[in-house]
Amino acid sequence: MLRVRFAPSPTGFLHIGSARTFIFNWLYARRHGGAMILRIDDTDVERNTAQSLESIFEGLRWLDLGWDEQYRQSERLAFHRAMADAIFRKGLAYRDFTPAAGGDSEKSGAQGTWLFNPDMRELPREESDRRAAAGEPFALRFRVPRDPEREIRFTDLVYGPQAKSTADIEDFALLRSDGMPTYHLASCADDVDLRISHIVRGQDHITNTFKHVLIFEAAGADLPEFAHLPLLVAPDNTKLSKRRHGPVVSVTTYRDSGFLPHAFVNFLCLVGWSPKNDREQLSRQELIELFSFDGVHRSNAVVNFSEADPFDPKAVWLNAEAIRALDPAELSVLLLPVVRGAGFPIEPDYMARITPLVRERIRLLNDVLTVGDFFFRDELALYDVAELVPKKGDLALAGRVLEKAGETLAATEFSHDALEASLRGASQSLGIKAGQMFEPIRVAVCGRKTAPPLFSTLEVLGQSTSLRRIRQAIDKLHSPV
RNA sequence: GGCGCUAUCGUCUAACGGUUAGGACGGAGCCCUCUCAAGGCUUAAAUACGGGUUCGAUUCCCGUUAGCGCUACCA
Repeated sequence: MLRVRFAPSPTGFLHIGSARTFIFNWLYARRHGGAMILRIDDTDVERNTAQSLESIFEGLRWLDLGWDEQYRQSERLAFHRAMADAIFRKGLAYRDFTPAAGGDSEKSGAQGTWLFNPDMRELPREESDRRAAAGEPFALRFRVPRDPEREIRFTDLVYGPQAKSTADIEDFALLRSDGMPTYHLASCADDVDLRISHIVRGQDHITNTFKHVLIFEAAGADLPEFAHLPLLVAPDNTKLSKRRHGPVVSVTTYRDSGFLPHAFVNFLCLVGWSPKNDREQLSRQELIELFSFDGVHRSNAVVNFSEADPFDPKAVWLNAEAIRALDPAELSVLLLPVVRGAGFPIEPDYMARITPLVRERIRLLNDVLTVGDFFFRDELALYDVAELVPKKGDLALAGRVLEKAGETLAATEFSHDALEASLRGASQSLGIKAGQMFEPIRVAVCGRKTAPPLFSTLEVLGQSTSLRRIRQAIDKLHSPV
């Protein structure tokens, strides 16, 4: 049975890189009929926060992919200690009574890799037992094979054969002096116990994997398969971090900005992986069928955001495409809470009539607020009188157009075709081009020059609102502020 | 510093020894058109550098450079 896991630690929000790791795990599990396990790696009690845990769940739920089993490492401590104990009893680990070095220690100097402290590594067992029994705190360190050195090997599903000499692996900690397991121990212990068959995680773990191989070996467990994923980086090529790059690195930002979960998942899949068939817009089912580690890249991928554009243009485009692919009725249901959330108490029926007009013009759900604001607010946002002037015209022409529009619309049925017929007729009787007729009206009712098609807009806005706004525009013309 | 990983248009990527180096986003231009979108068409834009191997290298090998990661009693 194929089993994969996603193991976030609750020390921050859900990062988009983590989200992608989750997605690839999920895809691989679904592709092969395996199980997707969510494991909260919360052994760092100092840094864990409840908010972080909540934000991770929020993000994962929004992704809408789900998982099959769920665990929390902090509930499995006894099991981790048992494995540490077993390794210790085999003589493959030793107690290190050196006081914990806070911050940066002298170990990792410019001199090279710190490997071990011989005094502790070679401490006679009786003395070690005596000091432990006396209650002296100690960390448990893995006794990395030194003599002879040997190559630790594994084959990565993405990166291929990997090897590293034990001469370059330090005696890493298994247990902290407070008795808590370290990430390395807890992770491996749980991977064994949960019978994880494939470990799929970020490439930043690739060097840790050699240590893990050592642990699996010491515990007498079979080695799982490994697949490391290239990292997501910012345009400046550095690792995405909230501190440096802001909220764009958090999954909830995408949710709150009006991304559709599926479009977002689609985007993340395309960063660092390719279906190799030139297809980009992929349904969840297609993603499952097409996913393979063969298509995973080995180099870091840039998420191309900027100050001007906070989201990767491709993510935005994918989202716009997904929005347009939605049935207007479905889209309307998604748009309603966005509009209401912004403080406009509109009715579902009204939203349903607006939706077809904004559908092709919004890239994110939240764009509805700017693209369709004149549908929601009673009073238009302030605009410059000059905006009312049509092409090749002047304020006087704007005035004549609006007066004529007022008369015409007062006597016209508010349906698309009737509006078009009478407004075109009006432009003819004024002896001007249709465009010159429409422009001032558009600005008068929408408050700006770019808006959805005029007749449909008027139809949705209705006669009284339309006439009132035209009246206000005329007033504005007479008393420019 | 040590160890590891990586290197194709601005970005995401295809080409797993032989292609005019392909696609997408974004950009530019044109068309459509009541504005804006959407749509259609066109276009600019890449194999980091230097050596090999080979009849032939984006592709294989070595080196250089650059970037990233690990080097915690964080994960």
